Amino acid sequence: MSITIKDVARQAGVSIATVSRIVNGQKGYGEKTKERVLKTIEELGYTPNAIARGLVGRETKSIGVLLPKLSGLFASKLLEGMEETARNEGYSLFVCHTDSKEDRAIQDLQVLKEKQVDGIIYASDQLSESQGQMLNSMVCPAVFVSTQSLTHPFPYVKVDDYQAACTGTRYLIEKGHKQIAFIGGSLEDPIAGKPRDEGFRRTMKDHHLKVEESLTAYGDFRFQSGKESFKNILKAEKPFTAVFAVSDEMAAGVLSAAYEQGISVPDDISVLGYDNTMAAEMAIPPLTTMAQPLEEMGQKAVELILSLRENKENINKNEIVKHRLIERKSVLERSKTKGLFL
Amino acid sequence: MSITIKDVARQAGVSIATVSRIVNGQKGYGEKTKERVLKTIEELGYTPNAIARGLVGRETKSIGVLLPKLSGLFASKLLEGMEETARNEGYSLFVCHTDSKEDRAIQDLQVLKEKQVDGIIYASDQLSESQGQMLNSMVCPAVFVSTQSLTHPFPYVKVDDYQAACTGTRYLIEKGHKQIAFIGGSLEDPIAGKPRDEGFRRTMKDHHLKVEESLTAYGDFRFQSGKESFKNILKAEKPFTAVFAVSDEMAAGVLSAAYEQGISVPDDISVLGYDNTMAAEMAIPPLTTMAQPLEEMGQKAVELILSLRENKENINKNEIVKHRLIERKSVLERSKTKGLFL
DNA sequence: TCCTTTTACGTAAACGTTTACTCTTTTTAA
DNA sequence: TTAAAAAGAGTAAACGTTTACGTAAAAGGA
Repeated sequence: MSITIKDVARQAGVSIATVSRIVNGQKGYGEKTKERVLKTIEELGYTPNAIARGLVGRETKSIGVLLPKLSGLFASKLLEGMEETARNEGYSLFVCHTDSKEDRAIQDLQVLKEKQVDGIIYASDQLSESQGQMLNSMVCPAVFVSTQSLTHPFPYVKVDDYQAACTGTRYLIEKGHKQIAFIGGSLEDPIAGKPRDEGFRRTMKDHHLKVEESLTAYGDFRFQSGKESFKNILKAEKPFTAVFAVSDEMAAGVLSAAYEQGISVPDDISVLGYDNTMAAEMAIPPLTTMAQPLEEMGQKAVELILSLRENKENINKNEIVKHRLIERKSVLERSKTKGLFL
Repeated sequence: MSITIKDVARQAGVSIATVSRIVNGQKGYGEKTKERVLKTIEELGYTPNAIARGLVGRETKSIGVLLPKLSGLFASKLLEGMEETARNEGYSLFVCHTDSKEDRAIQDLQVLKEKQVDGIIYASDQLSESQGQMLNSMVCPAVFVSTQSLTHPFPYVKVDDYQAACTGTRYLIEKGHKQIAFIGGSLEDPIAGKPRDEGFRRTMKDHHLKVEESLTAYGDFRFQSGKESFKNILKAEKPFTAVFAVSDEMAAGVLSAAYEQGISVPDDISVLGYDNTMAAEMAIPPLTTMAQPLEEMGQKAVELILSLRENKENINKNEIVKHRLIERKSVLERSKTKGLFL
């Protein structure tokens, strides 16, 4: 069907080896030959076949990405960072939506293995035991982004969630808040759930503040769960002046629930988010939030993959990226907010 | 390095042809041989090499997707629909972020061609002349989703934007609104920009309503442009009671600008969005919006690709999917809204 | 000048599959 | 029983590259 290197070779009256060398910018041919071949390539509209290349060269210039959720601002921002870097390095991205389902992820890993990807990026989800085993059995490097695994020590790039939660909580406290509600991720999640909870509790304790259990709730980082969590917190009718939700989507959920109940943010209560996705920008009021540098993380993840491909020796390639508090409009000083159930 | 079909064959004492047949579920071997080979495969942990398969079978089970923007709810919802269907059919997705840049898209197309994808999905952006030529020169089928091209008639799946804009406008009019502001996409965009504008104007005219030009503005479908467009509209100080923004992100932008100006939605003005992404759900108030069935569109797009691969003959494969108005809280009847500058 | 090195190529093997042909052996049908 | 058909298996070519190796001619050095 399509034009191959053989066609070019025949047409230009040279061997395929010469064409190959010219195409790949190696040396071993004269200037005139080069021009003739290049012209033939142009005329015939020859495009090298990356599949054939991949077979002999044993690299495919493609990277597999596993994401629990594709829709959602978190994933897309991460993905954008990866795409940009991958593209610049000549790589393409296979993106897979695991939906946090064990079997889907396994299937994805299997497919990526068959497709001989040069690396795998496992993003923002917990790794199960069997997934870890699959990852280990792969010949290509794997890295985590915005997650990690205690049992399977692949390199990761993430923020220090514990510290970030501390920073966020401290920020609220410094603004004068003492009665703070908390909406976390699942405590069963040892990576993104537990540490943020611990950071929150630790910081409260360090400031001799009590965390009222009925002011805590745990969701799945998504909008709806934030909304419901906040409604539950409201039911307790315990006094509070601020709420820390550990994802912007959940924070948007509290904004939404608050709006339904006629509670004003930030006049009645302050709300602090986490992630700094577009949800934070678009929210009303715009969310003050603990930023994760998601594009940068995506970028670092593919850079990490690439560097692992070169130096097989790679102890301690982990990257802790810096979190940063972005002030917008959803948090006010204690003195300026009314509070609820006081 | 890794285990190949040869290793399996040798170990099991059969030829590679037999292993191949067994792996691919063809026939031509005995039950006992099959079991022995399967056991060997298990023991050795053999995984077929899709690259080699792709070379001989001339299909790669992968599809390239070109999106102007990865971050953003629109793209991610579309992508989720595609991924689901692709996965079920055994395909993987290469996703590319063109950023609406001519050269990036060309580069992407080139790479996808080299990687021998089985199909290309071009999403939600205008096709340039040279991109169209590249698409034509590809051996694999290409389809549009949420866009189309007048000069390059590839099959597409999209809503009828003109009709959808009509429906949206009519909805507002039926609610009693007469002075309606409009925030459209670029009029230079003959696919997603112009038709919505025309639908709006036509419907206004059909109802003997005047469109006040200073109440119209044109953005790029993104949040910021919606925000700025609305601020410009405000500057005109012309009376209006509702605004129709042709993307949820832009509608969220008007919500945001309105909030900043102390304008209440929906008490002062009604706002109608377009797309029905999560932005509409999360907005405050939740947006009434013209829904595009994005997952379904993603699904249809890959189905279309797949069907094009079988029947080479494919006249009129276009799919117009149904738009639908989703009522939430951002539009009120005229009698219940105060309006601005009256 | 002659020998050595470099340059400019061509040949052919390899990469891991699938598949069209073979060739036996077994089963089926008459 | 026997011819025909089916089943079970192997051989080898092909897919489109890259690359190690070989070789002849050109260039360089003394």
